[in-house]
Amino acid sequence: MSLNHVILGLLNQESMTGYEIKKIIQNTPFMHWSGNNNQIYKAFVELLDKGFVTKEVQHHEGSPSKNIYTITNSGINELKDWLISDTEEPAFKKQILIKLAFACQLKRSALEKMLASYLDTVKMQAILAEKELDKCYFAEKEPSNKAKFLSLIRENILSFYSYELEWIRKVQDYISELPDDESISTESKVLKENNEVKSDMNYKVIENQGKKYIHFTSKDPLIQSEHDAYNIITLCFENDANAVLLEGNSLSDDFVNLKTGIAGTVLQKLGNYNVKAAVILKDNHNFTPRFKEMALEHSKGNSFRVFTNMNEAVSWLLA
Amino acid sequence: MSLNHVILGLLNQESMTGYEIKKIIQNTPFMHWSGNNNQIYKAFVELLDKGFVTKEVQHHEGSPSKNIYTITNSGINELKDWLISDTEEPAFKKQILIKLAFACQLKRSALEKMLASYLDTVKMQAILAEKELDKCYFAEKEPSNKAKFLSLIRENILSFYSYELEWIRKVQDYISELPDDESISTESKVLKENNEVKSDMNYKVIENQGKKYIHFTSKDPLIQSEHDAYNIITLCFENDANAVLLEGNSLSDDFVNLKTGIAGTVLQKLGNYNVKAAVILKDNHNFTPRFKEMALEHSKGNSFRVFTNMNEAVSWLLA
DNA sequence: GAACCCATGTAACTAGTTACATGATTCA
DNA sequence: TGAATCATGTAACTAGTTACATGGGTTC
Repeated sequence: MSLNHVILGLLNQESMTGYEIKKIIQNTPFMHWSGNNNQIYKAFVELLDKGFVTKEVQHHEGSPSKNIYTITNSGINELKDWLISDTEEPAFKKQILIKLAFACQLKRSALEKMLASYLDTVKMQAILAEKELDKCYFAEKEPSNKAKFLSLIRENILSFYSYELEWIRKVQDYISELPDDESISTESKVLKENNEVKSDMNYKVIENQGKKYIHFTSKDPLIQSEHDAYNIITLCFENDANAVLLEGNSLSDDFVNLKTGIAGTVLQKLGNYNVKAAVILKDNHNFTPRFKEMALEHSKGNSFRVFTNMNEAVSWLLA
Repeated sequence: MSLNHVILGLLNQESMTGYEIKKIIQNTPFMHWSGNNNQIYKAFVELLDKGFVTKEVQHHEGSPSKNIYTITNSGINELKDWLISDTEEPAFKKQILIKLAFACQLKRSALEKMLASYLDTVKMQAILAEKELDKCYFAEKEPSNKAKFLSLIRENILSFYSYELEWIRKVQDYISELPDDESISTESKVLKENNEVKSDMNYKVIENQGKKYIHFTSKDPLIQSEHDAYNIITLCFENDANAVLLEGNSLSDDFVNLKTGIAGTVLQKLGNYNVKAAVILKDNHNFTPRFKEMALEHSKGNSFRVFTNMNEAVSWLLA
């Protein structure tokens, strides 16, 4: 487990608390640990035990005393030994490849759905990774050796995703040439259209009190499928916003109809990516009681809420 | 954990024993499990419990009764549900990126060594993956949908490695332009030369009784560094051989001198990649007693042995 | 007062690995 | 005789995750 050495590497740059280390690991996309407490605090026990770090307890008048860890000379040696030791082989985990190996079982339409949704996920992952890299601990403003190394790392990671995207499109091309299965052939065409970035998504990016939100003004039904959730999230990421304002009539009938399950999935996706959504309901709108129930249910959380008043909605979004 | 679903996927193609499943998982490079018994036999307990598979015990007169597992209808449904469910995001683990982030700590020569050895490892991994893909369970001879899917999978995997190799060379180029550190500047030049494929490695591929071995005939000292081990292993892979015959004078002084540690590392590398090595010692050769001791030590294993007689060496290699 | 960040820590769990035990068969 | 492959299984372990507990400070 190289986590211990990563901690030494970070401490070698400056002394830190466990919490800071944890945050760095969580926000660095090439460190493949979740950065959970258990592992990190356990690691410190071991590092102290072996004499690679020392701990200085800083009591504050309040009370949550900080433990500031500092690397020792023997820790620095250990770090250097690790750095020059054999490097682990690169490895990947791609469930999609396993699924594809079994994919002859599936109908063409199912395959198309699978690929389309995978494409969405990877796109978003790529955007997220890029953002994280830009603001991660190792990012440097001024050009230097360190900055150059980070840019090499960045190139490696972004290529991983961009190759995956390219490959997905290749697979999609192949699948689209397969003979139709028994399902209605138009279904797949709809999917293909959906797959293109919606150019008719009317929206405005609004900045208010230093915070941004995206106001969707389209008169056409906006959220028709899971894919639209990805479109919205991607737009948010691209515009550095994490909140959206939807008008009641933007929601498609399928969305409002709970049986399709779209509402649930979409709200979950938005929540996953930490995007707040406010819906403005004009009084004349009458949704089904079950939808209203669900809206109320979600209102308990902090990521989706229904409003009748625009100002309320905006101030909640910016909160 | 999708291992259970992978097992269902395999059983959906044909009924099998646990051992067969295990072998398939171990030999399929895009299945990222080690394929250890514990996990697989535990998985069957769960699959039986949930009614996704049935077990037929085949008693043989001898005794090691086989358990042949067959997928049930409910298992097929479970498999299909999994196939159309959201696909996990692709993920990678690259220790090299973490090390590089801390790399400003290192001297240029150390960085060069690190990259050169990583390049070797990845090269070999790529060759191995390609071989495994060719002979894996999913490989089909005749063109078909299944074959096309496998070729898409293959493309994805091989690109992963070939991009990594390309990237390593880019990093090496950058590092080579860094100012020299205090270490002797010629050292790095030696490394660069080593890095090129040795064109003066004289060898013959000899096939005997359907088995192949590679006979190194070079009069120049052959094994000077760890890197040469990789060269030898790569040659073996490329020629589908897993045994090499070395002449005593092929071994460099550094190799024979145990203090450098090269002999140990090289023999370990050869063993790791399952390459048998026989050394022919002419009587007039006098190695240090310590080398002879180590040779004897290794002779207990089945991957390295010293001979004085050519015929003995060859018959051991082919055994 | 609710929710969220800082900061430390633990308990319980899942996933995955190595190594061992057994026994028969086959091949040199 | 010894080693390799087939075949099943278990024990002990490492790595890593989620979820919880505590408690202060800040912000709406």
